[in-house]
Amino acid sequence: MFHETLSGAQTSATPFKFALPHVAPAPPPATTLEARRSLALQGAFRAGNFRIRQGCIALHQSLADGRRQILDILGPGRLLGSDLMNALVCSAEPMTPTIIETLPAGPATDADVLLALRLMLKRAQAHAMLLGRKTAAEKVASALIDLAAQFAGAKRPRNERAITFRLYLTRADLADWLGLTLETVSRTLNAFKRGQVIDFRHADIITIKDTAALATLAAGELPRQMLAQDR
Amino acid sequence: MFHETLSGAQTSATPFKFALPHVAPAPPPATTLEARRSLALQGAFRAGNFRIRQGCIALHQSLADGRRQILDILGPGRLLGSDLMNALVCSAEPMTPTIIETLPAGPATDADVLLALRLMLKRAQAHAMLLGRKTAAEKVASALIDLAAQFAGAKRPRNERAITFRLYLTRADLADWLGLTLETVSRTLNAFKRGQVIDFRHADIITIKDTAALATLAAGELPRQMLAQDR
DNA sequence: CGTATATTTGACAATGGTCAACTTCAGTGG
DNA sequence: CCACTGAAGTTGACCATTGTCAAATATACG
Repeated sequence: MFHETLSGAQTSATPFKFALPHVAPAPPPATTLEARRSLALQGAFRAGNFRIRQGCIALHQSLADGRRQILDILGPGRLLGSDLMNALVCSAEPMTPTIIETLPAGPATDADVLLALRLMLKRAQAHAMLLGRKTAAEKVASALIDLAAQFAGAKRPRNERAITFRLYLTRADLADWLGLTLETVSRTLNAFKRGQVIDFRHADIITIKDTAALATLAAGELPRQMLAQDR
Repeated sequence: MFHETLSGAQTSATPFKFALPHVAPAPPPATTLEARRSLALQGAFRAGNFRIRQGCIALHQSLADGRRQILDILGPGRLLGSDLMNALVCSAEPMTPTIIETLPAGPATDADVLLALRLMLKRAQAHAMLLGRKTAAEKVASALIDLAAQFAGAKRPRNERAITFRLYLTRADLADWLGLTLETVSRTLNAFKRGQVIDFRHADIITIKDTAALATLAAGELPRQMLAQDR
């Protein structure tokens, strides 16, 4: 999940690099999505493909009795849209006001969509590993690392060891992502805080004070045999 | 475009030939994979795309300490190969001698691969729901339904209510797929047996006696709200 | 047969869930 | 400026589902 969250081609820093269409690029129309208004993917995103410019979107599924599972958390640079989601049975919910830009139809976008699809699958598989085989502490540590990679962005000062990021998810959201209860998430977060691994004054501004310790907690990294390559 | 197969990544007895047909596609050559010999996906399947004709393949990942998670179980008709797995960090293991056929390069295969990619993602998301939010009994019931759909095939007599299929997975494999222990899987399976929902005389030949009851146990199906909707 | 592996079953423990009370904080209106 | 309200978060006590450990039994294979 946390190994290269944004694979090569798409980083939030360079969102426009690949738009070299044959015609003059119209300025990509940006839309702001309202926070916490869930969008059924079959509907809203039928219309095309989009890239998140700013904000945070959760993909989730629910069972008939209300149990909910968040499938992925998407930050700046990630794609969503019809070509990506057509087959899926889930909803997308912006966790904060979120700006998305429409991608033009064309081969460049098709290639990006294919990459995004592969990234989704790779993350889904890391998520399965997390859900099926990690302990609560490992889950929370893994989640923090993933979120830091997606949301700390360029704000990270070069000389600082600590990484701070805005946590767009509530404790309940984290629980639904990690297959836990919100109480367990809260307890684990506060245990990390007491252990000086992270810090937070407000519930939604998280500082990772000890990256190495957090990585150790996330533990159970894949054996090096597998880490060698990508692509 | 294709990267060279990394030497060492695969074991010696891999029965693949890597010759790419530049011209007329020969009739799809079929290969039989040896059971229980795990294939690193970075190696063996870099060479092309394949369709499972007969047998069963598990995709799995392992953590450094040995904890294992099976990500998907692939039966006849499912695809695997370079275009599908390139980005993934996992291994493929035939659970039984498995026959795969090579797919010719071309637009038809590209389309099939895209479909297969979407199917993988859809299944990964259903799997996340299962791992994160279902109980042991629900997990096992869901697994049996999935396996019956993939492996009971045409063998199901039209007039029979019961569905019988070969279970290529051991109890430990099921546990690694469902995020449980083998003991819990065994207990749950035997509870279903005592409850007349399933039956088995040999551990690997499963008969579903009461499909409706099993579906109820798998429970927590997606709410109909999601099954048909727009806008 | 005899050995190795898979499966079943039991007793017990622990991780994480449930229930409940309390705190904090942001927003609202007197 | 300050109660009042509701939502989110924290924390404790208790408990259940599932995991752990161990032993017995079944099954497959030379």
